[in-house]
Amino acid sequence: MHDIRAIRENPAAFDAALAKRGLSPLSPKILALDEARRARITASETAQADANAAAKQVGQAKHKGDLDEFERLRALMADKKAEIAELDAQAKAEDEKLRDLLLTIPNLPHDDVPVGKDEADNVEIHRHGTPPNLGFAPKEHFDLPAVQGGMDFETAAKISGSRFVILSGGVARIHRALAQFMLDTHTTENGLTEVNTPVLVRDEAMLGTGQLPKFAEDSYQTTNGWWLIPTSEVTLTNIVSDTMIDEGYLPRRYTAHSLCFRSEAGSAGRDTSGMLRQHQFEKVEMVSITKPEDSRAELDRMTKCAEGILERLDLAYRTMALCTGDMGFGAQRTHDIEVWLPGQNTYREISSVSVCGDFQARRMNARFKRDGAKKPEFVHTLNGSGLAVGRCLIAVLENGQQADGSVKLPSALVPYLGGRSILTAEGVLA
RNA sequence: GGAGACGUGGCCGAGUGGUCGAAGGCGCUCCCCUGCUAAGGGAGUAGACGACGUGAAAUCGUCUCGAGGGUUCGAAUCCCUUCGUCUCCGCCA
Repeated sequence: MHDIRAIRENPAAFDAALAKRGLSPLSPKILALDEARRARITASETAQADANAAAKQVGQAKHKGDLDEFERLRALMADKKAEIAELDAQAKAEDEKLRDLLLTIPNLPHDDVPVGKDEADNVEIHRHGTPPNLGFAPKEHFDLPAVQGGMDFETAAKISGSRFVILSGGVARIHRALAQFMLDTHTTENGLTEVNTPVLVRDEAMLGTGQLPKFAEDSYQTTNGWWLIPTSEVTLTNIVSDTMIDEGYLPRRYTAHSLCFRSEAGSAGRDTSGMLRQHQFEKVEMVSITKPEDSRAELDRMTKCAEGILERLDLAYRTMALCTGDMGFGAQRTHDIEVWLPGQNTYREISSVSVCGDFQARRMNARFKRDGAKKPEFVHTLNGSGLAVGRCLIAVLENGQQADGSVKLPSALVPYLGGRSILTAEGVLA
């Protein structure tokens, strides 16, 4: 949600920022609506002020017994009332029109975001590790002998349809261990607070973080109106919706392990094999609420938290600064972390970390007050995956594959696997 | 699912038709006293929007007592609808 005042003050800058995202200028339309709306408000308030003045006199007139004056004022008030009703109805309609428009406009990119059209223009800002030299032709995760029995797409399809999977045995255990490992790392070493949230939410929550109104088709909705969260960014960020936070309480840093649900509308035919792209998956999410001046540094901190997980798992990755054309709706700047997948012989996204500025805070009315200050300000919000558990499982399996069909597991995971460090070719932890 | 209660400013909490944007308390800000682990005294302290102005402010106006609608000259206060919260019973992981 954009600040109409900011647009009013500098429409050129607003349009220029939108242009970086490949959008045509919107300020003329916005300002026209805004002016119409304000003129209507002024007219309505003037009429209201007249009516209020009359209301004060009417009681006195009746008290004095001045019936002519009483009737004159009553008539005046009736006129004003009708006038106000009409003006208000128009103002309300114009206001909603403006709000609806503002709600569908994406966030403005930070100045330090590379300008570009699509994925090809993203800029690598960091790289860690080197793809393992396996000495044989690597397989994709779902073709690994060690995984065959533990990752069952056919049975899942029978029960639920495509883009679902059933994990079992050692594979299921590794998946669970990954989530535990991530949560423990974030809470004990990165200073995040563990949170467990609902996965069913109301419209307002989805509106607050920006999934609604524009991207309804990407999420699932229950028959009685709840939405299934596409990420716990929705619930974690909305913790501070409609609140006034004391300055000393910032920053707040949350992490949660949750199920995520995505319809993957529009991605038919993409990543159809394996568990890279599912309708239901698990993710450990990070969310930070900060003061405005701290949010940009927080983005780098959060990026490091996500990268740290991969480093401990001995996985090679690179970090990309998304270009203006590739960023998500609510982001001012986004870092995608891509992990090396030997089976695909490429880097694939495993985390996306974004700073949203006050974009979401405006939508959900999340504010804070500085010590001694009179006016509240909107907080800044950030979110990032830390990490996508299913994709991390893929990475661990593919990177650890060995010539004999077994998978060597990262040492950081061993304590979470009862001391076992190998998934044998038969799919057993050993 | 059945029965009932409640929804007020950053927080708690008064307030059942007008003089209430709203007592009191807490918290916070400033000042005084004291003097230094504490306490006492005084003053101030809601938000949104609009106008003016534009570095912030000040000023004026409108709206807001969960939301929407109604009654009334006039509503936080009465009526209706709706959303939310809580309690008890039932059911249940």
